[in-house]
Amino acid sequence: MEKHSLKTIAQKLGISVATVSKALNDYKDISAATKKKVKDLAEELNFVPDSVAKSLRAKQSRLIGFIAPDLLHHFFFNILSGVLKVAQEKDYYVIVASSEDNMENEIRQLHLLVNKRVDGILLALSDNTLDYGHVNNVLQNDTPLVLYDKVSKAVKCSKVVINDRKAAQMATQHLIDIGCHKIAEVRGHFNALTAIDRFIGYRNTLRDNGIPYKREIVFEANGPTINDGIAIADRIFEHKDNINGILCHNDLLAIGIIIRLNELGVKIPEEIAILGFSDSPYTKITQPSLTTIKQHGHEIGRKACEILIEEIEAKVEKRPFKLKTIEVPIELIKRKSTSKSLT
Amino acid sequence: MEKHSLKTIAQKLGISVATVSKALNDYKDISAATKKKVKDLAEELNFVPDSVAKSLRAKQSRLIGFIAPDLLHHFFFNILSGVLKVAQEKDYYVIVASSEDNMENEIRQLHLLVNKRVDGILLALSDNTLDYGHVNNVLQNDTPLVLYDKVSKAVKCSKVVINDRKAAQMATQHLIDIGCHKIAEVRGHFNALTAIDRFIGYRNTLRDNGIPYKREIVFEANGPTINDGIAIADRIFEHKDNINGILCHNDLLAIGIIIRLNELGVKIPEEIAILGFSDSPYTKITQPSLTTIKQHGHEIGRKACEILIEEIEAKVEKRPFKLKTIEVPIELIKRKSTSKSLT
DNA sequence: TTGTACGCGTTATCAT
DNA sequence: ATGATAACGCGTACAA
Repeated sequence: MEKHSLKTIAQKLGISVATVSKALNDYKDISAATKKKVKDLAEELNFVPDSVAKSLRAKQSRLIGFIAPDLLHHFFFNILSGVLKVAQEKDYYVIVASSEDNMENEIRQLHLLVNKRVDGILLALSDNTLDYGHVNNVLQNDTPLVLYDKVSKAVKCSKVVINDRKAAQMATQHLIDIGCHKIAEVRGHFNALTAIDRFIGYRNTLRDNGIPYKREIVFEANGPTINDGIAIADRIFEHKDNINGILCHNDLLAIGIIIRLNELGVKIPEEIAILGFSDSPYTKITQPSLTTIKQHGHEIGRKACEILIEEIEAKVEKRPFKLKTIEVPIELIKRKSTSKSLT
Repeated sequence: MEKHSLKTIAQKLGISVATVSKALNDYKDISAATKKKVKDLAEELNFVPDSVAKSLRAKQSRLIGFIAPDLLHHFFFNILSGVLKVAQEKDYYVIVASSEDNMENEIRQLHLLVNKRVDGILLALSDNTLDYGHVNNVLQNDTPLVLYDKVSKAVKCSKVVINDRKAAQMATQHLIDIGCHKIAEVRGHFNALTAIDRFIGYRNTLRDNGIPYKREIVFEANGPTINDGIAIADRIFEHKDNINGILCHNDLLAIGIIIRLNELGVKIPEEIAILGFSDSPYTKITQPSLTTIKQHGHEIGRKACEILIEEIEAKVEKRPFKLKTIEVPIELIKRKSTSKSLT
């Protein structure tokens, strides 16, 4: 089965390439008879137009670049699946790349995608990205770009986010409602806006409930893994008397903490209640199961991709497009790790 | 920042397009002086050659299509990360698509990728793929394709697999070695070669150890989820007296079984030992932690991508290429769910 | 109703 | 050392 082009069809039929092209695209000025002739032969030869040539002419690649900070967290898979869903519906292809949570790599991937002439880019900023020149370059280069999850105010583009402040507020309030008044926070470093917003939500909620904020029970993890959680748990254990609830920025950290506290004989949730972020599948398996803030990754992916495609198509049709920031709702999923009902 | 082409550079410099192209590509027959002139201006204008036009001429898109049966299993993420790694090194882009474990979708995705003129395709067959015409079409279409993980003998192409028979043999032998002689098997349906091979490994190992095979303790799960495992556990419980070890084809199923058996008060591993496949991150979290066969997804991805690119480049240089089948080693990871030492 | 001619941006070949 | 030309495959304004 060799590859055929308009030319081969034209030759076999003894007509011009232009006619073949028009026939296949149902131009009105082609007779029904030739249309049929052409289409039949195309069918028979299994002809498909060369999308590269098409892209060259149309100045559209139908390619979308998707950059994730890592491919380890379940969360980004959920997002990717949402992206693929929408892209497929709208007839776009998705190129996947990982920045490995590293700014240089982020820059490199962005360059590669722009050079590949993708029609648009979906990006979650790496936690180590502190300067946004490379992202703004892409925008100035007139390539539509949508930030998702990890965003920055220093970039003027559409964004899809979760309201981290509100999420942390819901989480903290939940802990307070079940009777915790000594609530520790476990988070990553402050580069990411996400971490800052959650911290603010946490702190404000304490304030609104008349609970003093105590710096000594806020812990900063080295990384987002189970082992980092285990390490933190030992430090929490030292402050055991000052803590009866933990707001943890990340499910994996929370799981590590649960594992270690179990080993140390601390009763969860009776002595210390704990709550995570992400609703990763792990949360159902831990002992006890983990209360968590669900972030609806699939939905984030869908929305981000939808907006991006809208923007791409607006650009093609030279319509103006106004930037949007969409907030995807979060959800508190209550499980056993916060199931005590103290008074 | 507008987009520039060779033409704009040529005009600004008052020289021909051909010269500009040659200068940028370091042709020997261009004077050092003009080379410098051209390169400086290109730099200044932030010129990047249009990869679409390049592809059109070179008949190479530098695009690789990656089709996974689903994007839920951690395993495929590992594979994807291996693929991305190699692709990046060799300067290829990866388009990701999911067949959703559904043959029609697999066909559709394959078509789309071929139409997009990808240079090659990485495919894991869906469990519901029973006929391979569509895959063979791709090969006849002269698009290099490598099957990974889920493969079929009915397709003549390079393959990257794990030796499922051997894996099941290792697993079964391990159960026997720790003293289990009543070993149940839990698997999915038999469409997938994988399931068949594991079954053969299981059965042969029983035979080699003089243990009779009993059909009534082989269970077929409806799907690969935790809930399916929970359902199976109830059936296992009915046969409790005839089972003291479980070979489970899938970590999620195993986790479901553990959860339910815990609830039913069955002691693991003392009364029943259990073992899974995949080394998903969950395995460290269950109570007890789960012994498993690690499949090195990252390595599968790397190898598959390497072979594919070799084949692509052989094709470009019109060298012959001989198909390979690579076996990625598996590993038995011992954890607490099989830690008894009976005699 | 059909065909001619050109352009998209690049590179290879052949003249100059 | 440089440039004119053609070609990759497609779509379209314009001419016939």
